[in-house]
Amino acid sequence: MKNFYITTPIYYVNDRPHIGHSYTTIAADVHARYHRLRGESVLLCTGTDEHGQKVALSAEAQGIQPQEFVDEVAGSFQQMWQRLHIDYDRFIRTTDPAHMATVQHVFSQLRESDDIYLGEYEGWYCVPCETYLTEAELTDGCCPECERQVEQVTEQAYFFRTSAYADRLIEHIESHPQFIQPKSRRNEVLSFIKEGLRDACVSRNRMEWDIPVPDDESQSIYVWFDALINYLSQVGYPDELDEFDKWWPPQIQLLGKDILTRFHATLWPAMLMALDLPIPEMLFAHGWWITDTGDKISKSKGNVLDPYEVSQELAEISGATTAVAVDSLRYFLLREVTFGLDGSFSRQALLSRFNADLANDLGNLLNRTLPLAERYLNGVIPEPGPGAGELRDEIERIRTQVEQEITQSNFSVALMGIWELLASANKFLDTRAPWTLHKESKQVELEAVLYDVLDCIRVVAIMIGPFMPKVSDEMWQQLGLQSAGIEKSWDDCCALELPSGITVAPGRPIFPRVDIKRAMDRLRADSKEQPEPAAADMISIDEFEKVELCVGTIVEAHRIPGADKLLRLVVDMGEADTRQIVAGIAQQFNPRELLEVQVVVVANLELATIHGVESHGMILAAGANEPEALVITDSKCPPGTIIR
RNA sequence: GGCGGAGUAGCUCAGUUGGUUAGAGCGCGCGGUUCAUACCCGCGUAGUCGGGGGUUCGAAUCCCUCCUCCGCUACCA
Repeated sequence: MKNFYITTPIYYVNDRPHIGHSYTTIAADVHARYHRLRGESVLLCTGTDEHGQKVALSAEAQGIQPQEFVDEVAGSFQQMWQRLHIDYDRFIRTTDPAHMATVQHVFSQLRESDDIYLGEYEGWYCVPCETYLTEAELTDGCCPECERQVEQVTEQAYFFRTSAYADRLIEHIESHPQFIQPKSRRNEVLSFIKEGLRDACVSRNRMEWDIPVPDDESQSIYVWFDALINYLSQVGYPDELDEFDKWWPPQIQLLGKDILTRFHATLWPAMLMALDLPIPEMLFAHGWWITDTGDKISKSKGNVLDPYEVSQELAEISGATTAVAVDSLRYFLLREVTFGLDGSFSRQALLSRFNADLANDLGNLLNRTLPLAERYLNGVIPEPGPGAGELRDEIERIRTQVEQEITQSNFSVALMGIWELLASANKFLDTRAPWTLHKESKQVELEAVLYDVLDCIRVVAIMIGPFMPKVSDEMWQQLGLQSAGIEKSWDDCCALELPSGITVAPGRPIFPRVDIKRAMDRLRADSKEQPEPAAADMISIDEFEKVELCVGTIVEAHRIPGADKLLRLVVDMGEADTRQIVAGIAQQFNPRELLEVQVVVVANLELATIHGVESHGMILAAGANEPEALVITDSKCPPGTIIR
């Protein structure tokens, strides 16, 4: 039996499950269900990424323990997947002891093989200038500013030798055209690698809520290193070798385009090369959903969509069951947009697909055929008879197409194919007009025609199963196949496999048609009743207060060798030590004229390293692109004065 | 700044290695039908294939150039 192993990324628990996570996971579920229908042994893995300082801080903000916090969020992901009919096999959490052991094992092993080494983050330090310098910045081994001797600093961290694998990565990507999909992403990755890879720093100063580096209590393992290894620990690496050998490597790893280049397409395969393990067969990076006004859907914009809420809203508007509405959303997400490209989400588009594709084409076909069977055949599926099988070629053609397209993750094209088959069935019914045959008492022909259409609906029910599992079940039920105990199998996607003698069981329309105009009016009215507090671009006073602005006095200003736009400023902010800040103002301002100037500093901006120099803040300047004027105080203030 | 992708009917998009009148779905218009969820079936509508130039017997498809949008990347913190 063939084995099929597919993964989604594990989702960071700092966020609630939204449409982006759901999109990836639904797509993975489609693959998994398809392969199960083919009788293969399938492993679909997903999970949550639960380490990192952000998690600890979020927990603290809610006044609960980190463990309590991650349990809660991991639970909300599991609940969402259940609600969206996602039939995953394993749900891994990076706080699982087994996973943590695997991460430490891998770390130790790579350290032993010298793929991970202890290095210095900054390299060189000029004491008088208080500056960290990289090898490339030194002039004759001395500080480029003061030309004095520099010292090597011993701020240690662990590095993974990504750079050592650059050539092998390029070779692998070029010789495996299927490895990175879609093709445009593959080009991006190649050019990224060819520009030169830097070794990845895979440890951080020890934090409580992290995995410690083995035998080094001062360091924690970097969350990305931790997270990527989930794909290995899911399948029992390194201890359960039988299990591991059964599944490794994954056939498909699905992910969003944002985490392809730096992590899944470089660090990850390089780690596997270092471990001497086979590389996954395919990484597929899909696009993002944006709103119909073109905005990215994000937490900060407050336009995050909860897919279950959207489904419930659709259920309410249409009168469909929640299960059918969920499947309709699944259909929409995979049909509306080419997998790999960005797509825009709107209620209008969802309702339009619901009516045009689901209610009119699919639902109506079922709903016109079953009553015919009841009326003319007493609801009993007849023998195919000699005239039956007229849709055989069409079924055969579509089946082949759908198989190819699903394998290539071309879900929208696969669905278009199934809808071609539906159109053929609708047309066939019209052309052969069983109601006329009945009037003319052509019973044999009548039975053949109805048999063919019912048979075709059966095939469609199987083929949409991966996309809309509950709708598929409902169709199976109405065809009477459920009660007859017939199992669905992809192999039965061919003509004349419908067993005769079964009694059909028509139900209420699965997809009740929506009056889109009225529905949209209602939705608009609803959204007026509870006015969204904010035009998406506005922020609250609370959000503003997160930004810490202070007065700072520039006490030193230096050019940075090799960087013609940057100045390295040393700023007195009334703190025990001065701060080093990098600013992109070298083309507008001379270092000398900046001395003693009091500027506005964003004090709580996270650390950034620009051109190899650390920057502990940002100074404010006017000008959208180029800095035109510095924001300064109009009279002398003590350094560190709060601005608000 | 560098690299890459895209600009095709009102809307969303297909268009393989250049080859006869440029396609689909939705929408819209007309007709048919009545088994069905005002559905289904048929017919039709429209596009100087981003602008300009070039190669060719022939280009949406190849080359050059310009414009617009997007992605990645970089000395925008």
